[in-house]
Amino acid sequence: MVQVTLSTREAAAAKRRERERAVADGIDYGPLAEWLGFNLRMAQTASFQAFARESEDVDLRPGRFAVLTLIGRNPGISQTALSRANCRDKSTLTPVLNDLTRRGLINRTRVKKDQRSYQLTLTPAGEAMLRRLTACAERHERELDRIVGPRDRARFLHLLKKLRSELSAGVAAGQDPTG
Amino acid sequence: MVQVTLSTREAAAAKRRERERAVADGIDYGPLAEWLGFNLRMAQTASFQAFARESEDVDLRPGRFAVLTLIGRNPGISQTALSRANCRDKSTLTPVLNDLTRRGLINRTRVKKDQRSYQLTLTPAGEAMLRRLTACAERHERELDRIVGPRDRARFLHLLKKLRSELSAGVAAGQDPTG
DNA sequence: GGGAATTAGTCGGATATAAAACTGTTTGCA
DNA sequence: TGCAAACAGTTTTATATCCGACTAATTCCC
Repeated sequence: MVQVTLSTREAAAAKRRERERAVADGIDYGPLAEWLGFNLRMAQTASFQAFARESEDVDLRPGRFAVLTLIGRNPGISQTALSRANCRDKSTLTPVLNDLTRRGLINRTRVKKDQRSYQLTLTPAGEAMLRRLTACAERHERELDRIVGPRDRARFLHLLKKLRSELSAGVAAGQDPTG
Repeated sequence: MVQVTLSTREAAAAKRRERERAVADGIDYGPLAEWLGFNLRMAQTASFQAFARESEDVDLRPGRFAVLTLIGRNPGISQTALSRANCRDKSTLTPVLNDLTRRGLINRTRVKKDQRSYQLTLTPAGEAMLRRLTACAERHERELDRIVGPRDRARFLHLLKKLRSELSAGVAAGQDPTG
């Protein structure tokens, strides 16, 4: 009952034990087991966590990675265009870009022609950070490729893209309440 | 500049217009375009949003759906087992179950043998809610099936499950920082 | 039998996200 | 040309989520 705070290592070990039994327990998933939507969520969660582990010693949250890549590939992009490309609400981007600016990874410059919008570019430090994260992502992708296998990869990727494009087609599309 | 609050309808229309241009804009996705992890995230986001639209007139957030299904299929399940089955941290479940209890959709009964844990079951109202949400999910799944196509469905589902199981295999697995 | 370790659930602090409302700028059209 | 509509970005408010720490109950083992 007394429970002095566990050391970080002990706590991590306890958490690991708890989670290793995860899929065990003989749970009946019912229709969820055969539904694409549920399994898509599970796969995505697992993939994101694996990437987080892959990049845990880089000093930037993995969620920032797509943002940096998109800015790097599209220098001068506006915040709104970036939010659309990344499928996140533009209001979500404000604190993210504030943080990246504060860390000196990106520049936000006002556009002469249109004083409403910013042009986003990477700083040299941002480029360096992007290279480090890209290396992590490549390791992660090799792992995903290994699991999916070369024979099915192209088809699998095609179906993921098709889901994205056909599901958003012409519909309002509120953003992900993360469930 | 004056900008009196827009009507809900006008605001929704503006948001729709903004998002319909989403994938347009000629964005260069660079390596993201070919990476499974990024496309998995995009597809999952799109699927979740489509389900949210499908169930928008049901008075329950779509994220609650898996929880209800798992309780319905596994009456007497504990919170911890439920959190593992749903791939969410157990602390995430506390407010969710408080809410479901308050709405009279589930029962939490203390276990005689182990006074630490609860047994979760659906109430009749919970069963009814689950049936309504299941109907939405079935419509959503038919849409996903249409996009994926009958020829590839089994393979696609298999790969999603394989990703989940092999990525979590034996690893600590922190939960989704939602990025 | 009793203390140490483990487990079930909750709580507090932090981050990610979305929607709606807002400010300031630009555009379209009458 | 001038005003209404549209647009870019920010702020506010709310929810979902994780992690680490916590309380209380149980189990392990000497």
